[in-house]
Amino acid sequence: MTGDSGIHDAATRIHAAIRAVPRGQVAGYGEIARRAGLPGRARLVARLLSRGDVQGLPWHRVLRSDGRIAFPEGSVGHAEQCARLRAEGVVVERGRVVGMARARPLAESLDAALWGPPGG
DNA sequence: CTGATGACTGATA
DNA sequence: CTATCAGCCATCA
Repeated sequence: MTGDSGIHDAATRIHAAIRAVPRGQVAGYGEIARRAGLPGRARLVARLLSRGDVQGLPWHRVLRSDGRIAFPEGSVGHAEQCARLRAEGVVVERGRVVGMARARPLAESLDAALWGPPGG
């Protein structure tokens, strides 16, 4: 397939990944990028949303890795996303979405990794 | 090509 | 918890 790119454009995959998020559910930029098959392209996802190339996209379901809204508090986008999330039954506290789990950080010290968890 | 910017992420202090 | 630094990727001047 020469004319056809064989694989859809990254934007299309990201677009599908965002649309794949069910109502009342949220996902992170890295999560969307990963689902789209583009690990490490979290910034690309954010860039697409900022462009607004596509309509009907549940961009409000896309949050940062911390589960926080990408927009700064007090911004129009922040209020918009917060309102849309609450409209879907999502709980938002202090600009942060409740129910958003995050990966655990690595051992800050080698000793901690060697000694492992206490009591074990 | 170089430098700066951004709806990002993870680690460190 | 907040603040700061470094890394990575894509686009624009």
